[in-house]
Amino acid sequence: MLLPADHRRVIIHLDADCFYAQVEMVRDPSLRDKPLGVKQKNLMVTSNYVARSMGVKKSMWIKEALEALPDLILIDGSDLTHYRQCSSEISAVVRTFTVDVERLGLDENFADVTEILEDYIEESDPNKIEGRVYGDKEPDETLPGDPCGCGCRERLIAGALVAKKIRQQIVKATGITCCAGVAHNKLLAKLVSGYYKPNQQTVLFPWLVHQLMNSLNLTRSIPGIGSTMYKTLEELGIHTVKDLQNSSLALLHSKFDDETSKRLRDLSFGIDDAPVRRSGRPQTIGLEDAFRKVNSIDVVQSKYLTLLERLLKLLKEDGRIPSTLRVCVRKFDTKKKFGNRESRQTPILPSLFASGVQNVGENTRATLMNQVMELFHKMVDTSKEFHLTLLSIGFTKFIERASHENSISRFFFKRKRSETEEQDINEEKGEKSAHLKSFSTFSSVNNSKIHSLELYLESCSESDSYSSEGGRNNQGSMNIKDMLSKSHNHSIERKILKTLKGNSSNNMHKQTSVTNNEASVSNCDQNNGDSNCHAASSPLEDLSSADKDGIARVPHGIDEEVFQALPPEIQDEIILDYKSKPPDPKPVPKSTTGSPKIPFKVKTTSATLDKYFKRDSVRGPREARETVPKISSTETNAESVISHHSSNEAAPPERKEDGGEDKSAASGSSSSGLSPSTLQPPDGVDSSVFSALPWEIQKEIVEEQRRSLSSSSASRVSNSPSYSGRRREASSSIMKYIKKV
DNA sequence: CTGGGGTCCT
DNA sequence: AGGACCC
Repeated sequence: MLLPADHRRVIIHLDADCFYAQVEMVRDPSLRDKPLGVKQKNLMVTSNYVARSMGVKKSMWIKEALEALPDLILIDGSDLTHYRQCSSEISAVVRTFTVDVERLGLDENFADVTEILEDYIEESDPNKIEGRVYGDKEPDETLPGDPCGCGCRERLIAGALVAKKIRQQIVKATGITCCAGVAHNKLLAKLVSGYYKPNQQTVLFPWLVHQLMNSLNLTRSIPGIGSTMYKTLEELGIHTVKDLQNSSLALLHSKFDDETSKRLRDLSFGIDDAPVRRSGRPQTIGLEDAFRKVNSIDVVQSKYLTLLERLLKLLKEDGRIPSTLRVCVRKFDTKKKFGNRESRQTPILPSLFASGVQNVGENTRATLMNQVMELFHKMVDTSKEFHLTLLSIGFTKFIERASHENSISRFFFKRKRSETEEQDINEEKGEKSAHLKSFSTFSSVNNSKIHSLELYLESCSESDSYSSEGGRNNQGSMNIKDMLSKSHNHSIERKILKTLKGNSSNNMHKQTSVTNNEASVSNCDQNNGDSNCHAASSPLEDLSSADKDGIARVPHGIDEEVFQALPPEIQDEIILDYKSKPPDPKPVPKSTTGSPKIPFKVKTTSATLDKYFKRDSVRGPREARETVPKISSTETNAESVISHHSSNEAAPPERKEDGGEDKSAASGSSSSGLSPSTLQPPDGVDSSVFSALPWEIQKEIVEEQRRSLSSSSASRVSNSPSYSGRRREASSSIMKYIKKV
């Protein structure tokens, strides 16, 4: 009773090769031919292929890795900033072909290219195929006819061509090589994408699905079957994929609900009608820090403060306003491998971000810190001993339409790094927001106007740093703030610290009394060229905008910061305008019909299977979209498609190493002229806590202390109004979190 | 010797 | 709030 199989779609799964390591190699090309590992704490999360060939696989302990290969170069990958940014660029390139792109982690993308296939079918040779074919022993075996007869053969051949072009564009734009799998559903595309490993692609024809699935062995190797479900299956005596295929639904029913059982069974046969779900902007933005042991409240505060500061930067790049703050801890628990995380969340008063997310004042930060600590105390009784191994904080539940001012302002001020991706791609046609309309105008404007926009932006940001090309640690020139803090003598006033010793309960009163200052503080920051307005250039940026060999993704003469801030469609239009032979950026219209389903009663449920392999569901936060096109060949496509007749020359997989690319190595977070070592913790501040703080925070603490000193003793009047005055009322905000007990 | 993130569902 | 899954 086999129903006719459904091969209507063509799905491409793209998977960047050893992603973190590749990003580091792009950032520093001299690493390319050396064994390289990227680590997070004690774990090596990935290694490049040089290292792998010398026995250093991923997921090794640093210790083991160094034993196996003492010359291994290790880079710390705990800060995901660069990976996140590169990942966004990759997704943006894929979105250039179709908007139906689903991200999975930072290094994977699914693309449903079914609807753009027509253009490539003409272009492709029915007897040749790009890349490898699953099951073939050699690269260019002759293709069989069409055993299926539904047309999937030529569709997949065209899909392989699309995959090739996507991969070429990704290399051109980012320098990152990817593997790709091409198949008629997500499960198969993903399973097959890694079959030939670095920088290759594999297409799976439906008549070999059984061979692929049977080669899988353990059920665990099916994406969507995680450790928990795998164990449950083991208990049922189901070990291999073949076991799963042969198991009765009744048996599965003893442990899983109806839908999960059927899904498991389908998966084991390679059947999967889950749609590619367009990834929107992130639902949560969070940061974690893991460690062996934290048992002091001061270190907890310090770590949360550090996390919060970093998180606010991410929030600023995102531009949306969150309505919920979540705080999470992991308590040491001898043997429980996982799951011992606890979290608490609290609504964020809308007034907190009333002046937007671009310039968050110290009062807002202090309030957030108070809330963080309050939530923390709900989970950890600090009057007793405690042992924590992880802290994290995050913002969730973003307000859908950011305020007008906020939406628009984020496009008009230079920012550090912008998440280019996904913004507004879910925009309803009928209600385009004002800022998008205004940028639609930009998109039709020529490049010189874009360039003048860049100049305009340049003029409103005070450039404060240019590193010499020599050392990564060179800091740029300093701004006035830095000079002030440097020229001051760093003596201490204990009185301040005593004052700050108060607890958090009276915070709200203090808060409301100074809230009005935040706007003026923000303005002041802007006028003075605060680092908020400064964009540090990054190596990645250099790469994509200064690629001398290929066509840069960001057209020459356009500020990449500005470019990245634009909605993807607009980016695409600019590119399209710039190049004469662009890929097709046409959004594919979708019907919004979802098929109603009868709810099931639940025995054991699997949220994950639902998520990764769900059919169109009745409800859901995202709009249900019909991803399966009509199979009738005469698709009436109203919009004409610009064929992508780009030159087919293969993009060079290796970039030229002309040695001059790494000149902007300044880490985005430290743009001051002072070295951290020049700062001493004030009296009463635990020096170990102090030194654990980020440099900016240390600086602020010292500044606060200095301001307090000058206002209470000697020169009350002599303070420059524009600087010393601007934050006077905010003192006492941050200090209380770092005082010594 | 446990990364630093994300998704969605109940 | 937690739990499953993904990378």
